[in-house]
Amino acid sequence: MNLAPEYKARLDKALEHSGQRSTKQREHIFSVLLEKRDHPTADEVYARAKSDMPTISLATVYNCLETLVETSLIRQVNFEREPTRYCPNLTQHAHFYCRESGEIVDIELSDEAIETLMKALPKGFSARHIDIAYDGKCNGCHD
Amino acid sequence: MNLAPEYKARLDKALEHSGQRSTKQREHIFSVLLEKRDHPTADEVYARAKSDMPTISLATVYNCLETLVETSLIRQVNFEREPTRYCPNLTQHAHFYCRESGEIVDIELSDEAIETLMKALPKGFSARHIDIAYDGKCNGCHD
DNA sequence: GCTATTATTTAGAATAATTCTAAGTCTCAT
DNA sequence: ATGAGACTTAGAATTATTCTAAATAATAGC
Repeated sequence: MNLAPEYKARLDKALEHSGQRSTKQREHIFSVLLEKRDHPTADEVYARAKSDMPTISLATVYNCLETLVETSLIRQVNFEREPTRYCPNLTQHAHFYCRESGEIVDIELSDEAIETLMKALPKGFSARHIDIAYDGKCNGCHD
Repeated sequence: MNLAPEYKARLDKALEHSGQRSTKQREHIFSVLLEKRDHPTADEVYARAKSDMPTISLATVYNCLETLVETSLIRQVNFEREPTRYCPNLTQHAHFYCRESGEIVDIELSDEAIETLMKALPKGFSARHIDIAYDGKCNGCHD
């Protein structure tokens, strides 16, 4: 429930930079995401947030998550039509979805890998972002 | 509206292989996707399908699309939380979403690019599929 | 520190894509 | 032809998310 000072500072700075206020709720949602980095859905974040802040509403969870995404403090992760998940890892990475355990694992990507993908683009195309989602079996789920 | 014989044969074979029947509706939905390869949503497929087959229902469009996906005759394409789109291009490719024009363009990927991504996986992970979505500006949308 | 202004939170209603249900229709093997 | 199972259909149901309007909280200026 406690947001480490470095993260609190990062949050405040990012919010101020975009002309938004730092609130108890935003702080708490950010801390929930940092505490257990397992790519929870909004509902899961809501459940976790409520244990320390029982009066928080689901709409607020959605609002806070949206604000955090807009200010680039967290990322959204989508798999097919499943509920959106949230991720505080801001490094260049892809996501691996294990069909067996349902776990989502961050896969760090080298600059070289991104380079290769950028080079695949036809002339005149410029990409702001590449979303990469693997699916298969993770190390814990093999025979 | 007419399904070229080679595609008709491919459809029939794939359906038979999975113990399903070849129907007018499935054939028609497949032909709609092949005719204009612009990654339509289910609603758009429905609108197009109705002009030649006015009695087809939206539920059937969803059912047929699902069947075609299951039998690997088409692919689903998802961007964030937007409606699912459908794509009859079965080659190894990624999708580029232009924020400006809203267009979705297929990006062919070399074996090398896929290789590089596969090598990024930690030991013990095996991927069945990699979904790659770029977003940015396409060639027609640059200054 | 107070107060006004503006942003944020809240509960519940609304939305939209998709799935489900149950009845009717078609297909195909016998 | 007939019956069993597969498919289609319309409309209801579901579900993640967004919207709405009122209540509350944060900040700037005094």
